[in-house]
Amino acid sequence: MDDQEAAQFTQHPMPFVRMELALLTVLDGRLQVLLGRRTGAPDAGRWALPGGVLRIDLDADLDAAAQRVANERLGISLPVITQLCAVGSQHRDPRAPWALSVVYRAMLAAEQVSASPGKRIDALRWTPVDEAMADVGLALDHAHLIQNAVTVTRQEFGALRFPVGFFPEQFTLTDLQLASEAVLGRKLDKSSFRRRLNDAAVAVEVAGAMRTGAFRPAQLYQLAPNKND
Amino acid sequence: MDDQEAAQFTQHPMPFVRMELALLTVLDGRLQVLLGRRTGAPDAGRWALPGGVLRIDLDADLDAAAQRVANERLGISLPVITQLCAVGSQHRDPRAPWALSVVYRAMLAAEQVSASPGKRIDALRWTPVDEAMADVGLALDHAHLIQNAVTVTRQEFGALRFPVGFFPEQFTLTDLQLASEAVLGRKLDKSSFRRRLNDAAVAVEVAGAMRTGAFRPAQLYQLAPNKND
DNA sequence: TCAAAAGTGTTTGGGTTACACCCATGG
DNA sequence: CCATGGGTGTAACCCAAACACTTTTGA
Repeated sequence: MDDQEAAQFTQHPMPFVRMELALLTVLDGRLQVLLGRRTGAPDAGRWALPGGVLRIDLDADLDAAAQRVANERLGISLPVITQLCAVGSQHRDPRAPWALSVVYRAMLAAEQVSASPGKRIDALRWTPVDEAMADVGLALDHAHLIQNAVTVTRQEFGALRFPVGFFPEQFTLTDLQLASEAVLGRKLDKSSFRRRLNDAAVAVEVAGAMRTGAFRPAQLYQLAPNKND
Repeated sequence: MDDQEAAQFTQHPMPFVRMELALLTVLDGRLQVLLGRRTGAPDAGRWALPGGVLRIDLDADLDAAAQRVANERLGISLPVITQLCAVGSQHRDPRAPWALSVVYRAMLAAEQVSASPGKRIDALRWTPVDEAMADVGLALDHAHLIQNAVTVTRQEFGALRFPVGFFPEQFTLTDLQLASEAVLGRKLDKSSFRRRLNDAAVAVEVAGAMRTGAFRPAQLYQLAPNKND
């Protein structure tokens, strides 16, 4: 083993490493982000993205760490997670001289988050992303992280790459369109939208499955597997 | 301060945090990546991306850490750096039970890297990216990281977002096109390429500055400032 | 006079938007 | 019957690719 690097590892302190979760959903026709109110320092009482400490004794890798944090804080497991970025600097977090956060994004149905908060969070709420990003009261640099998550998500929906796990097992094409409109923040043309869906083959219809309602029943679809780039 | 989190910070060990650099250039008409041969463990004698340990006593933030590593290892300062991702898991690096790497990409002119390697590297070489990505002998998961860097870089050049600092102060439009062709790996149509350049206003001509050569002199250009999205 | 540099022009096609329609269906 | 679901058709537009061509210029 390289003695000098080994020495560095043992001699030099490592940063305080945390995971932060930007969890998005569509609620009331708007793109919203999950915020929790912190009970402890730093920024006690302020709203922030849910997060937790990386535990090298518990987490096999970064993805697993994000999942564990979601479980401990919110009692849920996330369908598909996407790493957004890592941010780190000195004085970022008063708990440590140097703090590094790895930020993940996931989209999920609002119902999956129970109202009962977990450890170190006394309240949870969905907040429309435009309000959250304008909120100067957000802890740390979380407003920028939300901005990042929103941008990525808009690009995905715009390219018809829908995050698996956000939509229920079966859904109608109108569901897809309404969600896309909420995420993108603008109306879409039904005809064009469906043509694009068809060309990209993102959804396959479930034979015979219909959603009945007040009017004509709607064909149910599933997401086609792996339209990877 | 939150006692439980403070306890976690002091009680739980933190991962071994490193910075890795994916440095790209265009050489011999091909996109190439800088690899160094390791002198120490792990993977002594194998080629890998240059990197170094994050030093919380020296680095103000992640960007500064990447710059310091470039300076110590290669004796250069990088013009523009882009964070690609963070990777981390247990058993990733034999020097520590849990290793986390933050990966940065930069593009620079090949001449900026002197042949004389720095600490813990006994040789440096530019390697065409397609060969590097196919090389199973690369240390750790560096082949995947290179793949990631190449993808991002191709997208940038394809969208005419040229990394500042890669091109010299002044350049010709043919320079731009040749570099783009090398990065993208395919020929481009001069007429279309220049129309796009013009529409996007990415380059402004330097009045009166010409590159003289064997034939008709070529107009020199500079990158237009900040075509940010 | 040669060949690179620069510029002009047209055609073609893909992809998307916008808009106007059509029919089907269950309550 | 009516509002929703599902679909057709089409003109317009933007963007980029492809191709052909002319002019300029220094050695």
